[in-house]
Amino acid sequence: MRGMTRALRADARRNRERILDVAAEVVAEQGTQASLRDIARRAGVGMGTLYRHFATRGELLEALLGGRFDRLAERAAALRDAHPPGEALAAWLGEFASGLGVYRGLAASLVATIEDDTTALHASCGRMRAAGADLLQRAQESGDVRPDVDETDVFALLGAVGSIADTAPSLAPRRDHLLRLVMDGLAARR
Amino acid sequence: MRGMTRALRADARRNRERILDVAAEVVAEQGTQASLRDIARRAGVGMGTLYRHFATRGELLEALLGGRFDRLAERAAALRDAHPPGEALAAWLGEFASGLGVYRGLAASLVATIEDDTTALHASCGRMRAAGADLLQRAQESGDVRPDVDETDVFALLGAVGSIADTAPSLAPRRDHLLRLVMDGLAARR
DNA sequence: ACCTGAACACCGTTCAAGT
DNA sequence: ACCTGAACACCGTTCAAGT
Repeated sequence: MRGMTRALRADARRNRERILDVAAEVVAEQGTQASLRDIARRAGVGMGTLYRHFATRGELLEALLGGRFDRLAERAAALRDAHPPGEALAAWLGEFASGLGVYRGLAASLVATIEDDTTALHASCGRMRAAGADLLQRAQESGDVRPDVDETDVFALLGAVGSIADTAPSLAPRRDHLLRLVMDGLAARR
Repeated sequence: MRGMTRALRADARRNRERILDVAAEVVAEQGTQASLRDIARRAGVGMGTLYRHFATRGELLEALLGGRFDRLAERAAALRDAHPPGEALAAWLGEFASGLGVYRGLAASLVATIEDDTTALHASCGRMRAAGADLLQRAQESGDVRPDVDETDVFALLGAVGSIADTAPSLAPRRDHLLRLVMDGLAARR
């Protein structure tokens, strides 16, 4: 569905792209809670223009990140065909977790996404999650992962741990260690 | 040294207590990110008065929660004497985790506390953490908990998982389940 | 010694007026 | 069809002026 955007007047299209370019910069600096006012200001457009193109902060993030989600979904399929179930899941979760680190606040934004299933961000990231759910199910059938967890558990846990470094930057160095602990908790006892 | 407060003029003491009473209410409603302006307003004091008594949001939270932390520290000692190491730790972590739920945003506020070791909240919650660290060490010596985790890992993980329900309220029902998964990840393989 | 509340510099969101 | 920017209702923080 990505790319199925309605035709825009030339000036509108330019504004939209300008906003996205600037937003990528500002979100990289300030995180997903970046000031929308600041984005509009630096893009040289009025607040109304920003709101016309992206009615919510979520829509803006979706435009910024949707492609990345789609790529992660594709990666899941590739890993599934190339590795045994347990390894495929572990590898994918690793890539997912490192994706959480691209913007400050992103992990929390994604966890918040679980809430209302109406947003663009929810849909976009739901497709990625579905791909992860597939890997999870296979890893459970092969006995690598305990059977009493579902995809939401895994998503929530990685999201929570991924956001630790955002609330306490000094914990950033142990991020991978913490993720490992969580993933060990998901492993089946045998 | 809780309780070692300098003598205050009678009106100042009354204001301080009034602010604390109202803050407890407002934080219960809005969480740890509650509007300080709202607290001052509802307490019937000027903004300057609030700031004079509590220079930062952290100081206000400390006044609100310090007693609770102290009690949790005492509980650690009691549990240590009454149970084998693994059980004592598990029980204490359970109480700690449910304490994280008393105010919305509290878990995140505590994790943020790790950062600057100058705040009152840091000190206060450090005493509680030290008590937990004692239980952790014993549980590691008894072979119940894997040796490659420290108290900060445990604190960060519980804090992260404890804050999930704040970012995504719909996940509240699985909070205990998620905590169980994390604690299983801390258990030693045997 | 303590208190008040206006002032300042920010937000997000909406909407009348313009092209 | 699209854009602008002022208006509104909020913040946190500071500080001159008062008692």
